[in-house]
Amino acid sequence: MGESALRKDISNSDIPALCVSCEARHKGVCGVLTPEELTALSKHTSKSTHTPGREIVGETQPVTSYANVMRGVVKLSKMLEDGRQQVVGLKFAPDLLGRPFSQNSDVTAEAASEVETCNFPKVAFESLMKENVGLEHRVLQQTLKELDEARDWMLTLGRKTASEKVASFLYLIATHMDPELDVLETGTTQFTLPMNRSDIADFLGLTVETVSRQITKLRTEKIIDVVVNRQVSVPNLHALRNRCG
Amino acid sequence: MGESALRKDISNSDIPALCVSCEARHKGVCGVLTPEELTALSKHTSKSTHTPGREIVGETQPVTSYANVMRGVVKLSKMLEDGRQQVVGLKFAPDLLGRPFSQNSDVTAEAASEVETCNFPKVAFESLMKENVGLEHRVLQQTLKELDEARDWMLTLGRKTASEKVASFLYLIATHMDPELDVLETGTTQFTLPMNRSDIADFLGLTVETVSRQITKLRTEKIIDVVVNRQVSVPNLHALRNRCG
DNA sequence: CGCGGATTTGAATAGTATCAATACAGGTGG
DNA sequence: CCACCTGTATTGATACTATTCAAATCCGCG
Repeated sequence: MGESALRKDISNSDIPALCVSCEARHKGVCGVLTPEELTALSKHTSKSTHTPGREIVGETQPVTSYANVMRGVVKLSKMLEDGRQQVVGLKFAPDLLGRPFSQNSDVTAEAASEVETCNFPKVAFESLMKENVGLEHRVLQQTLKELDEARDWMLTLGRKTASEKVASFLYLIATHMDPELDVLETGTTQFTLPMNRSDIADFLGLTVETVSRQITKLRTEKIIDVVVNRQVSVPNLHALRNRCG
Repeated sequence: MGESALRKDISNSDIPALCVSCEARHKGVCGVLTPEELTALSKHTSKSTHTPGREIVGETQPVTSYANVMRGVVKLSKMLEDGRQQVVGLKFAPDLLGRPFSQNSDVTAEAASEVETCNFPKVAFESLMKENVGLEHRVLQQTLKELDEARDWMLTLGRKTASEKVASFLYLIATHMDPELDVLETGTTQFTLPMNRSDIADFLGLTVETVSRQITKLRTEKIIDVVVNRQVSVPNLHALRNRCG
C-alpha cells in the first residue's frame, strides 16, 4: 500500500480536461482527489448522456461502475411485485450514483430529465478509496446527507396531506434546481420541473390525478403560477414553504 | 497523530470487562477496534438504562455522545410543528446511535422498550475514527444499511395499504427481535412487540385505530395470533410475508 | 393542422381518519 | 387474593380525503 504524497501547489493545467469545469470536482466526491489521482481516475472515466426514462442502473442487477451526476436529475425508485412504484430519492449534480461495497443495487436509477454522467469503474474507484481516506470520508458524508433526506421524505410520505406533499415537492425542486437561489430570498423563482406528473406522483405516494388537482389548487390560490405544464414560477417562496406542513 | 500498532495475538483478558459479552464488539462498530483501542475508549464509556418513552437524544439539540444499543429497541422520530409525528427508524442491538460530524441530530431518539446503551463521548469516538480507518469504514457500512432500510420503508409508507403496512411491521419485528430466527424457517415464531400501538401508528403513518383494526383483521384471518396485547405469535412467517405486498 | 401522449377535470367509490364509547390489561391497595 | 382504577386497546358510526374510472382538454411535434 503506497503512501500518497500530497502536493497542493499544482497548477490547473495538470487537471484532466474532463474535470476542469466539473462541479463534482468542487462540491462532489472528486473534490478530495489530488491532481495525480484525478489524472489516474480519468483514464478510466467516460461521459455519457441519458434521455428521460433511460435506465442507468437496474434493480438487483450487478453494478460495475459509479457515476457522478453532472447535469439533470436522476430518480431512484423501488417497485413492488404488482408494479406499484415509489421514488425513494432524487440525485442532482454533483451527487454520486452507486452503492458502495454492494454488488447489486436494490434500487433502480433512471434519468428523470436529460442527464449527463461521468462514469468510472467500480474497482478503480474502490481501490482509490483504500488509498485516499479522504475519499471514503466524502462518501460517508454524502451517504449521511442522503439518509437525512430519506428521513425527511419519510415524514412527508407518512404524515403530510396531498396538498402538503405537492407543496413540499415544489419547494424541494425550487431549492435544488437553481443553484443561484438563496433560500432566504423571497423574490420570484422560476424553474422547469425535471419530471412528469407520473414520476411526481410516484415520489409523493399519490396518484397522477391527485397531484394534478393539488397543483391546480395551489395555482388558484396564487401560491404558484404554472406558465405551461412543466414551467412553474413561485412568486413567494415563503408562502410555498408555509404550505409544506 | 500516532500510528496504531496492530497486534492480534492478545488474549481476551486484555479486553475491558464491559466489552467481553457485548454484541457490539462482535457485530457492531467496536468489532474493528484493537484491544488497546477498546481499553482506551472504555475509559470514557458508561452504561445506562432507559425506560420506555425516555428521550435519549433530542431533536436539533446538541449531541455530545454516541451510544451503542445493547438491549431493547430505540425509535428515531421526526415531528411537524403541529405535532404530527413520524418514526423514521428503529435501532436494535448492536446498532450505533448518533449522527457523525453533525453537532445536532435532526431526529429524536427515544427508548421504545426498556433500553440499555453503552455511551461514549463524541470527541473520543471521532478522534478514534481518525486513527483507525476501519472504524470509519464500519460507520459507513452501518450508514449504508440504514439508508437501505429507510428506502425500503419509504416504499411501505408511500405505496402500501394499511393492511400491508401492519403486516410489514410485524414481519420486520419478527425478523429482528429473535436473533435465532432463520428467515426461511416456516415454524411458529413468537415475540413481544417493543412498542405500543401509538408508536406503531407513527411508524406506519396511520392512526392507532387503523392499526388496531388491521391487527384484528390479521388475527381473524389466522395470519397472526395475539396472545395478549403485545405478545404476538406467527404460525407461518411465509403467510405473513405474503401480506406485505 | 392534426395526431398521440400527457394533463386536467368530473363523478362515484373505497379506504382511512375522526370522534365517541366500550372493553381489556396490568398494577395498586385493601 | 380480589376489587378497583388508570391507561391502553378495541369497536362502532360517520365524515372526509384520496383513489378509481371515464371523459375532455392541452401540449409538443411532425
